[in-house]
Order: sequence, then structure tokens, then C-alpha cells
Amino acid sequence: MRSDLALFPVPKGSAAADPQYLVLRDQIAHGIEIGKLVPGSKLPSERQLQGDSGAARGTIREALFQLEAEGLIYRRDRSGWYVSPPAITYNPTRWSGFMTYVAEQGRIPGTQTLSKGLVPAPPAVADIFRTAPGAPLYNIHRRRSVDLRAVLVERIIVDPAMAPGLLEHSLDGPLTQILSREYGITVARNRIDMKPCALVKFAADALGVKPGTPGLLVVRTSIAADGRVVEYDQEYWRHDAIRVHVDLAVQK
Amino acid sequence: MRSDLALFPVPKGSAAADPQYLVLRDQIAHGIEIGKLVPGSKLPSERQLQGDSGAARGTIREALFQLEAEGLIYRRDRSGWYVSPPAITYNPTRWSGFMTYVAEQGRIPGTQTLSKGLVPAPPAVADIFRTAPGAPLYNIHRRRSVDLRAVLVERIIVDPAMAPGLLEHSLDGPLTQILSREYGITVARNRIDMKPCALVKFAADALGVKPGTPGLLVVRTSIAADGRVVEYDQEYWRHDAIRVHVDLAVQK
DNA sequence: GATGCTATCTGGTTTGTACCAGTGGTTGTC
DNA sequence: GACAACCACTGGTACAAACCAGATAGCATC
Repeated sequence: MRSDLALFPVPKGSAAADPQYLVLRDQIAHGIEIGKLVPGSKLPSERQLQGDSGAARGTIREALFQLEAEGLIYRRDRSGWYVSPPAITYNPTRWSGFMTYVAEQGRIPGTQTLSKGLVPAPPAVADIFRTAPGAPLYNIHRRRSVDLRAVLVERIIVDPAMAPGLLEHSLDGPLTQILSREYGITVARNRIDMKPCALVKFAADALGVKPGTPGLLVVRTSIAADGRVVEYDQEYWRHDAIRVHVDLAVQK
Repeated sequence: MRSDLALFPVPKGSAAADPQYLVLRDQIAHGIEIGKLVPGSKLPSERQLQGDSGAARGTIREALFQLEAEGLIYRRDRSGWYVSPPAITYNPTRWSGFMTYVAEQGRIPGTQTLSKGLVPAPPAVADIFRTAPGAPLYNIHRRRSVDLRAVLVERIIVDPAMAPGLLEHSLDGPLTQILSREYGITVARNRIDMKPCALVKFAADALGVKPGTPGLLVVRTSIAADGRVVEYDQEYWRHDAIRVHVDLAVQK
């Protein structure tokens, strides 16, 4: 069975007036549940499903969008619809980098650096780094994948004052390691913000999805023991690829 | 300006080949940004927009769905489209109940108990409470609102052994307070799981939205100092109503 | 004043058609 | 064997036309 956070059975509701697209949704979802369709496998084409069910293509697509919103399937542009692999659990409390926690879950992590360079700090970012607006900051743009499927695109900002020459290193590995090993920087605190979002164009393009596909925006600010900001990181995740788990003691 | 987690300007991308529905989206989004449309206000009807823009109704709806996915607007079934109010920030690290943190953000919290009773524990839930499958547990179903708009529906499970007679109390207020004041129970740890989801039928009905509307599922398990589970809570949030903020020290 | 009916407005669903544009496999050439 | 050209297939976008069903407000009635 698909792992699911919702352990309670969901009341079925009267099957009476379910619109056709929800009925179709149920049929496909059932196929996934019983394992007729395994993660990664391709669904029949829309026109194929149309022929099978007799519904109009628009109705078929409505059902597919539904399943996509639920994270059960995803699409590869103009290639087809595929069954989603299980999500990666992200645990901000147990701090380990992407490469580590993906591997721990028995999956294969991958990283590609899309671009790196110096950019002048926009006012809001300068504020975070406590530097002057327009001051040059390292800007790294990476794409990360699980089992060869791109799951997130991120933009990392680092102050050159903290890690001079950072861009000379290969950034396709764990950045945390580089910062600690090469520069002796250790992170003391993390501030993390998350919100469901629609993937904006630059993220959608990098992930090869349609702009507007649902996603999760995770913004992480890593802070050193002396209070300086080590790293500011915006991650745009595919919404079906992530699950967040936080385990914490209650602060009074 | 709308508060936004993404502090960096998003590269515009070539405006050349933007499909029509994205152009429409931009126009409406612009209207919201400059304050021509304020939170809570109603958009013109779909047919009205159709007349204004000359596009087909389907195209108009495509643009509206886009804005909905981004959390900028929401719909009230068969009533119209409205501009979304700002999201509530949810901070699991600073533990205070819904009533408290909503009020702290200058908004008006509300709670409605939809149902309460005893249910036999499904196996997975029994496991969490370390009790026998089928053992009776309190099951509370509530809807919570911000400024009179329903933002989440939750299902709370409590073991009667820990809080006998709990259902006799009014549950339209903070549950945490009842548990601590009436039963002397204090929460020591919280385990929280989050994942983007589509709102299943029962949640969608309670929130008055279409099933499949994007949402965020938050599952919280509260644990007492002695390790017993105090409360198991599934919250289905409207995706545009919540933002999560976690602030934590790095554990080695 | 409260109640209940009704006309109308709004989004919800479905069908059908048409054409565009990227993917990916095949074929043919060098 | 490598490469380029080609083409069939797949999803993406857009239009038009209906009809359904809940929301709402105004009106008539009790």
C-alpha cells in the first residue's frame, strides 16, 4: 500500500452524484493502489483513455489533473503521464544535507549546478546578510534529483566574506561539507519557512514541468554560532516529492 | 505589497510565447498587487471577464485556476472568485494553540465542533496510542476559521483513559487549555508531519470547496513527558491560508 | 417580522473540434 | 557508427456550445 499520512479511513461520501471525472480518477487511482501501475510506469495516452472510457478528452484531463494534485501521478511535457514515486521525507530537525537524507531513504540523490556567479544583493536579501544593498553575493543555482528525476531547484546565496573562493569548488556535492571542511563554518541555527505554491516559470522550466504546477517553497536560512548568516536558500520542490517531518520538544 | 517568502526577483523569462491564459493571469495578479482588488473582494464573474477580454470561458478559467494554485484567489462554490487574505503563519516550535497564534497575528480565530463521539481505533491509530485495535477513542471533528473564513478542518483523537469525560466540555475553545487545566496534562514533545495534498471529499465539503482543491495536510502527535500520546490530530488546511515557520538549533 | 417561493446569476461539468509544439523513435545518409 | 532529417504521437492551448445545480436576493405570502 502507498504510505499515507492519513491513517484514518476517509468517509466515502455518497457515490451518487460524483461527477464523471472523479469516477475516472477513482478507477486510475485504484489501478495504482493495487499495483497494476507501479511508480515510474507510464499511463496510457489521453486519447487512449478517451477511447477506453468513452469520455471526452477534456474530462479525461480533468481526472488526470486531480490525480496530479494528489501527488499520485505527474507528467513529462508532451511525453505522457507517469505514476509518482514515493515522496522523500525532509526532516529539518535532524540536520543532514540532501545527499545524505536521500541516500538514507534508499534513493539515489543527484545534483547539477545550473549556474553560479556573483550578484548584487537586492535590498531584502542584503538585510538578511546584514550587508549593503548591491553588495556582491555568491549566487548558486542548482537542480537536485532523486533516482534521476528532478525534484527541486534551488537558489543559494552565500556571503563571499564568509567563504572566499567558494565558487572554485565543485558544487555538485554537499555544500554543507565544503563550508565546514574548507572554511570551518558550522551552522548553529536554521530558520525554515515553507508554503505551498505554484511553480513559477524559472523553477518550472528547470524541473521540466508546466508553470503553475503545484509545488512547495522551502526557504532556509542557516546561521552560525556568532549570529552571521551562512547561507540563504530557496528551494522549489515538486509537491509530490516531499514530505516534511518535524520532531521537537515543546518550548515554554 | 503582498508578503512573500521569495525575496529574490524572479527572472521574467521571454514574454514572447506566453500562452493567453498566463497573460490573463498576469493582468488579474497585477490588479491585486496594485491594490485595485483588496483581500476579500470579489472578482468579476467568469462571463464578465469573458466579455471584457474576448477569450473563451475555458481560457478564463484556466487563468483563474492558475491564480488559485498560487494562493492569490479562492472561490466560493457557485458564488464567485475572491481575493485571498494573507496566510497565517504556523510555528510548530513555539507551541501555542490555534486560538492564540491566530489572535497574535491580528486576526480573529473561530472554532466550530462538527461532531464528537467515541470510535473504535483503526489498527494504525491503535498502534500510535499503544492500545488494542477497536478500543474506543474520542474522536472530535472541528472546523476552524480566520476572520470568519474556514481555513482548516481537523480530526482529533484522544484516549479516554487520559482525559475521561473530555467530550462533556465545550470544545469550541482551545483544547490544549482544557487538557492542562482539567486533566493536568502537559505536552512534552510534538511530532509533526506535513505534506501538500488535494483536499479529500470530507475535508472539501467541510471547507465548502471543490474536492481536489490543493491543501496541506498537517498531522500532529502530542506526547506527554511519560511518553504517552496525548492527542493525535489531522489538520487539512486550505493551501493559501497557511505558511509554516520553523526555527531551530542544529542537533548534532 | 418571519417564511417560503422563484427568477436569476454564478460557477461546475461535459462534449466536440481544431491546431500548435515538443518528444522520441525511425530512417536514411555520410 | 555518428549524425541529421523526418514523422507519428503526445500533451498543451483555445474556441464554442450546452446544460446542471447551488447561491442569492427580491418578492409575495402568511
